[in-house]
Amino acid sequence: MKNRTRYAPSPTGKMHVGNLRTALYEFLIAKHEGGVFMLRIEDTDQERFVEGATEIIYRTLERVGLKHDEGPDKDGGYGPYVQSERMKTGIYMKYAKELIEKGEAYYCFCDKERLDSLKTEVVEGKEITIYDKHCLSLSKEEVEANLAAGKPFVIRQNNPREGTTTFHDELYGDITVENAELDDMILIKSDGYPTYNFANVVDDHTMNITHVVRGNEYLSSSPKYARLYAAFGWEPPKYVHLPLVTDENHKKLAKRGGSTSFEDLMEQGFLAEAVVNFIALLGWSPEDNREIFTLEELIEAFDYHRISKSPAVYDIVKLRWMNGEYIKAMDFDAFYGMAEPYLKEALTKDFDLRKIAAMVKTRIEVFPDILEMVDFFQELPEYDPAMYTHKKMKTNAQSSLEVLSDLLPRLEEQEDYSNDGLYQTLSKYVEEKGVKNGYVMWPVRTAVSGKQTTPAGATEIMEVLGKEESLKRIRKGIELLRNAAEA
RNA sequence: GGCUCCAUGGUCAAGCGGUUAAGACAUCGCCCUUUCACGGCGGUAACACGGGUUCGAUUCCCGUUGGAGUCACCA
Repeated sequence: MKNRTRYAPSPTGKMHVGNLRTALYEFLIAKHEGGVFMLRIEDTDQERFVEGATEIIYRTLERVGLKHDEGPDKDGGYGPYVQSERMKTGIYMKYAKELIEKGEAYYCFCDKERLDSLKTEVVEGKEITIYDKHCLSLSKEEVEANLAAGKPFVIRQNNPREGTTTFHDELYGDITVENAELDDMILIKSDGYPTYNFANVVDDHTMNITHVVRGNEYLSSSPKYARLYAAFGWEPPKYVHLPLVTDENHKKLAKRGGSTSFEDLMEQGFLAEAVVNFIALLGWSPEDNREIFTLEELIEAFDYHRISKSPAVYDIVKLRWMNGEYIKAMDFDAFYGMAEPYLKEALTKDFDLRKIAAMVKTRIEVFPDILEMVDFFQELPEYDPAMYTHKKMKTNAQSSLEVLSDLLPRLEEQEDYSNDGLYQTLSKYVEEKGVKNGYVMWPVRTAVSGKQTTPAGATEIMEVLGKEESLKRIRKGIELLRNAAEA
């Protein structure tokens, strides 16, 4: 059978890069073998459900191209499987009762008070509860009576107290735990909804899922899943537990966290393709040293056996670098389409925006970088005349004043304000003086930009600025330098 | 605290008994076409510790330490 995987998120908030990576790996494992990828919304927790969270999941998966190819018919395509919908068919209750009949599960009528009395504080206010199987000893008649009386109940898994349970993970190998560690977890909640743990197993089995891919945080509850499969007599799927994606403090990413949500990244000017590429490499590496991959190329190269076992810190600095690589590789028109809003925001005067866009394309990492990079075109910023002093260029206030003063009349006379024309004028002066380029270029660029770093050279900037504005800025520079000299 | 997992530079990572221990980001330095930047070149920087096994361990085993995850009518 071809691989069948599913991404099974619960709609409880934003989708962060760790969530997305799980979805991506599920998708890749299926597609690498030409298999089937599904989407299943696990919305069995009515309290934590967040309005709009399901839409975020759809939008995100669509945006990055993780298209599911099976599910209930919807608008001529496939909708996702939704557990709250599936529940209406009674499927989860049916299987729970099957387990009760087998003696692998039982009704529990314990109320909150009794459960609270079972709590033990272990450390620093941390409490744990281990259910004492109290209701397992209820006779059939007592159970019937409670049910008939409409007493609220849950259904619990009946785990053995002795022996051990072993399950196999594709990455971590065999993991064995003492059965005494296994709590009788709840399968059906008192509101009639199945718990995640139970619905997940029932669905994965009935949907013929071959690879269960999920975060490492489920590793410790996996033995309970193994018992469930054994109780049903079902063959368990292959488990692929993924190493955690963590923040810079090495802590698990949270859905509420700041800069890790996919949609936030989009707003910050990242490209979806770059984000996908980046997270693919968080916990997985190809056989060669390649780092830049399209989704198609990932499908081709992805071998899940090469997934790492140790957690990965999500480093936004490297993501920024990768995004910059994607921007550099973009077709100019496509780039311009995305850059234009930022250019227009920063520059309201009449500039040749396409020319400026070309300057900036190879130098930004995310689109909003444009704002600060081009703002000086709009208006000359206040700057410290100390900027004219540059050790390597061998320039200082005095030399800069001299250069600018010498150049001013020539630039006033000059009609040709093209980059080439201006460059000729400046190099001629450089030649006359017998100095290095930088000796002249540095003060000129400083005067026309007022900035330490710019997206272009002095004459390119002047070409964009035009004669009038360029001269104005050079005169301003001369004035600043004179004042500084007097002070 | 119990249980489970993990352990190569600041970060992502290759390595799967014998290597000068790759590569990328970041950082630092040098070079360069119109200087800063962009680009090119180069440098600094790692096998957590202690025992085994072995002719030989980063690699295999055990322990220690460290980190993380988990212990709900949440997923």
